[in-house]
Amino acid sequence: MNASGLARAERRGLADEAADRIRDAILAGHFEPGSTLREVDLAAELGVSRGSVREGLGLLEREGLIRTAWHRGTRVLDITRDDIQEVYSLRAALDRLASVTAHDRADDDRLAELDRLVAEMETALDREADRAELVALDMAFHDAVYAAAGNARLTTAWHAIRSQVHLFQLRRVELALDHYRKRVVKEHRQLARLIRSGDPGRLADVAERHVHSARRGLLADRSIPAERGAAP
Amino acid sequence: MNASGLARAERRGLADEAADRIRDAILAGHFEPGSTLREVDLAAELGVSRGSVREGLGLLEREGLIRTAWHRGTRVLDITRDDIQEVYSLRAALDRLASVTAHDRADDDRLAELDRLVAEMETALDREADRAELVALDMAFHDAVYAAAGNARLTTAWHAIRSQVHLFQLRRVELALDHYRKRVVKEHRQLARLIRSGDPGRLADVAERHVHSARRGLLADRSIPAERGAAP
DNA sequence: TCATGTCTTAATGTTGACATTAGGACATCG
DNA sequence: CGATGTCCTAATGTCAACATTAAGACATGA
Repeated sequence: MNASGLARAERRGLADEAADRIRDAILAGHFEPGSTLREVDLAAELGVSRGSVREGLGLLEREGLIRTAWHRGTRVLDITRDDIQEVYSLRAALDRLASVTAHDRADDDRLAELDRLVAEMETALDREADRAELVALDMAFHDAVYAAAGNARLTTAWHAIRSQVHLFQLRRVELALDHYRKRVVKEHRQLARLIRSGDPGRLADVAERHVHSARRGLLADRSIPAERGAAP
Repeated sequence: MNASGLARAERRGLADEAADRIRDAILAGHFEPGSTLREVDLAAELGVSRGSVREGLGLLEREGLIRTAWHRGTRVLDITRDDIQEVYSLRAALDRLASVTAHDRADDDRLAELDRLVAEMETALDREADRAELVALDMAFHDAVYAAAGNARLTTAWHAIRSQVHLFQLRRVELALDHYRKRVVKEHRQLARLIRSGDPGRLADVAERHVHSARRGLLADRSIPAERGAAP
């Protein structure tokens, strides 16, 4: 944003558009974890050329949602216990920095946005919103924390695992909805309060614990394999 | 690495090759910070097609070394004080996690590699190695720490700022070589020792301070502008 | 003289054709 | 019968032509 408060106009290319569609399809469960994505099929379905699809897949690879190997195609990330450990360890470190930085630098608008999202979570809970919506709000809250921190590199690092976290959280909520419903509002409200006016040391601890609790919830699922299985 | 200790054979495409060449050229100072990169020129010089160059530039954009805007070309990152704050804040958080994880999980080979690199720094200092070589060793040490941590996502996050750190460190050493020479071996030796056998809390602190001291050294340079100047 | 609209152009965005490759099917040999 | 070598094919990797665009040069008018 510049001095007059206007955000710079941004036009996007077909590659970004393609990436958005494919990401949504993956998160909606349209592609199984571990399944392969064929460029030519995607290009036909999206109505764009393979070049654009290819560039879009490059973006999704940055997000860690897919993996590409030389002349061997691209596959959707399949969830293993190691993946969970890696992603949530990194996320804890990033959330810690984001929370503390937001505490230092956030203005009133940003802080109000956090409160607003917590309130929206509450109403969503009351009207028995579906899982996808709850998780979307959860993600939106953390997006807002990163936005409040105002560190572009930090936000980029978050984006590099954001889609994976989204995928994992969907799985987690699917497995233990009641447990999640009981904690989600309380934990985020505590975070919002500490970011607004709390002890930085305690905030850092709570931010890390928030992530570790999510990780534990997911690792409790015994159906997630420890290693990458060779899918035929 | 798999059970038999063999790393999987990996073939690279022209895009990776092009990215390597362009990155080297930028770090060698062949392209001024803020200057524009024309795809067609790069393609001609490298002897590959624009498609490959374009894909390579996409990789460099992940590394934060260049920025691309829709139909407005790509430019080499120009250093501002804000950039330094952002990169080193994030780096402190990542190094903290990497050091502590390496302390938990590193095997003897990884630890020996750290000691070897510190020793190599000493000899480089003795024979008055040039700035580029000293910085390259510095980077190699931290690469080794990340490798020892063994978290692929963490390493990816490091790679997303690695080239920028490299660029910044070159600038820093250029400005205060003596000061750098005096500290580099001592600080890295301390890090290596704490990673091998130290108190995790203290290790985390030292890892963060190591980064903050680098940041301060760079911010001491008054010639770095606070904001992005509009280059003609 | 300055603001506004039009035109030009040099660059990027996009595309479909062509080249190369990984991995399996099959045949061959020990 | 198992191991090895050869071919085939479906996919990705690469390329060069074409379409679109951003931004400046220029002309026009108040």
